[in-house]
Amino acid sequence: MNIISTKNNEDKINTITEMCKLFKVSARTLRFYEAKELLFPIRKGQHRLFTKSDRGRMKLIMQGKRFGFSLEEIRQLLNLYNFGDHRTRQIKQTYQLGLKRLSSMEQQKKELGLAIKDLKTQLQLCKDLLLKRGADSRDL
Amino acid sequence: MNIISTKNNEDKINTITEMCKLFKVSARTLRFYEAKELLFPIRKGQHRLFTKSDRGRMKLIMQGKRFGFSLEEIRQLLNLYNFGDHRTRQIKQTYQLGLKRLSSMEQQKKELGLAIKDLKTQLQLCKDLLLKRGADSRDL
DNA sequence: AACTCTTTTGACGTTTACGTCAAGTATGAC
DNA sequence: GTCATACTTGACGTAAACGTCAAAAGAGTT
Repeated sequence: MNIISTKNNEDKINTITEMCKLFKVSARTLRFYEAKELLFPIRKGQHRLFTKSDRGRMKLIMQGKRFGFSLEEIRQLLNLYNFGDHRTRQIKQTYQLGLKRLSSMEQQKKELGLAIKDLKTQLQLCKDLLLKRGADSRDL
Repeated sequence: MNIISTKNNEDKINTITEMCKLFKVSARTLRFYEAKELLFPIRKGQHRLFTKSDRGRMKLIMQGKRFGFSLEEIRQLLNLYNFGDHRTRQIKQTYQLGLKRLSSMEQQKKELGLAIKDLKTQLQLCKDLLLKRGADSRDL
């Protein structure tokens, strides 16, 4: 144990190719996100270096995309996780946005539950038909 | 009560503008979906008429889009709800696709639950900070 | 010094999912 | 008959989210 416990994991910085592997995206994508101000890698010379903050943001970006939010919507929310260094008024706005997004996500979860139920029913009907038509139940 | 109980709701056919209002989409969108073979309105002269089947399909299309599936993915699955008139082999394929989609949706629901939890935590932190900075709790 | 490897910027291409005209047809109201 | 209205096809445009390719620059290797 070192006194200056630079927890290697937290402080680690990544090159662009490391980030690509970490999040399974292309370098083009990472540069694109930087251009759109979703990421802020530091520069060493003219190379990008991605910090813990960027990793955190990328996690949220991927999550947001998965749930159907646009990059612009995601960008506005990323501040929720960096609010220390902003003016109070802006934090308030981001907070409100976060509330909206929360309710939208909860709504989506509900609908997803219903859709899953429907799909299950439909799959059962389909299965029945296939069996009646003489399909081998081991195939299904 | 009529003997030939044509349950008006089920058998109703809609013009394109009625469909637009029903699903809050543009006529262009409906024609586009037809071109992509997601809808199959019947033709009277050169006008389109949408039946119960099309309404059912539209419901599923909107649902699919909401959960981030592409139109092409949706198209392949729509057969699940029309399987009566297909060959057994194709039904099997659609069935398999349905199973995959089901698991993908269940996975998404799980992740959504986690993301919601995260977001709640983050919102709480944000709220705390705002209160500490002297915000009026009635604003939040 | 020459070479390789990584990364950079910049420009242009691509796909998806529509929007936006333009021009034509058909139907019912007046 | 003609006027408005609803609908059609077809062509072109657009925004988002990247992919692809070319040219150059820097750091390390032999």
